[in-house]
Amino acid sequence: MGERYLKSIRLLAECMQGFERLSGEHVRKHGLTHAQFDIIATLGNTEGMSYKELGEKTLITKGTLTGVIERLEQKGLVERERSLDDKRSWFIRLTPKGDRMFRDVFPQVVSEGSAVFAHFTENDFAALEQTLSGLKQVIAAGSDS
Amino acid sequence: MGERYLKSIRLLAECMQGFERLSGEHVRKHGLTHAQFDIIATLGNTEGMSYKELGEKTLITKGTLTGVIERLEQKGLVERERSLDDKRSWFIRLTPKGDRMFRDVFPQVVSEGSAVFAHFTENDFAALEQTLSGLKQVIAAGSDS
DNA sequence: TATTGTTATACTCTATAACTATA
DNA sequence: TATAGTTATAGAGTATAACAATA
Repeated sequence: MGERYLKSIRLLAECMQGFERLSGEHVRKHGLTHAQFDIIATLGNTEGMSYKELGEKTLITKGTLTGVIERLEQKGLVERERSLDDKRSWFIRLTPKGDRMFRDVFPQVVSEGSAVFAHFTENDFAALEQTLSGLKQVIAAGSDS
Repeated sequence: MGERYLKSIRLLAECMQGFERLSGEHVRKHGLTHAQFDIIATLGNTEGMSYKELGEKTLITKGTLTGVIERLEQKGLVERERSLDDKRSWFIRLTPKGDRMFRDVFPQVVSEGSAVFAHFTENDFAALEQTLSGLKQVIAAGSDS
């Protein structure tokens, strides 16, 4: 049965894999794991958020999250504060050191990316974004069913 | 600094994340981990290959690969045979049971995907493939530097 | 009763490096 | 000397389930 879309999925996977190969080196150089970088990147440029929200955004389950946040806290990269509204909940945010890490590592990963896209034209970007937006929407629609 | 391409990367990541969310459930239902499914999927529809080749295709390092293959062998899903050409090397291939697993799990993941792409037209697919192919090439080019 | 986060368990993946057996 | 795979180590992520505190 000619699975017409399989080629697209394989391409998508290969693109992400290529990008992870490219960025992973920088992330590890700073002593971060993939999960830890996920958290740093998710917290970057925000006021902070709860475990629940972090878990939803990163797909890391709550039990795992406790450990990941703990290690980031030990490194002095994040800090926690009890929520005033709901005393069961915490607010996790980057410390100044965590913010520096975010601004250090992210642009490095990003500048590798920049080189990769150096000869993309404005039209190329527009086309890519439109295509991926459409793809994202059909995938999100599939998740509901 | 307007990182023009960041939006594309974020979209790409969100697409893959959405797809993994969709497929991960089926993979786990069959008692496989992500890494194990990677191996099964890579060996599916092939004559088999060496650890070296498997490692290159899946990005799993050789030390890890020994363990992953071992667990798949214990489950009776893959079998190993010494290469005749090079006695240091092995050929790993799916067993009949492994092949059934491949044909069971893959189509399930895939049919979820099918639903997702149900209303894609031939032109949509062509556009998506062309865009992703271009993206893959620039990323691969970036890896060389 | 339901939800937020913690703890405990058991397993798997991961990077790394030293090792063996072949080449 | 170099390469294919193994073994050992230490750390980290994962699913799951029972639990405490709060809602």
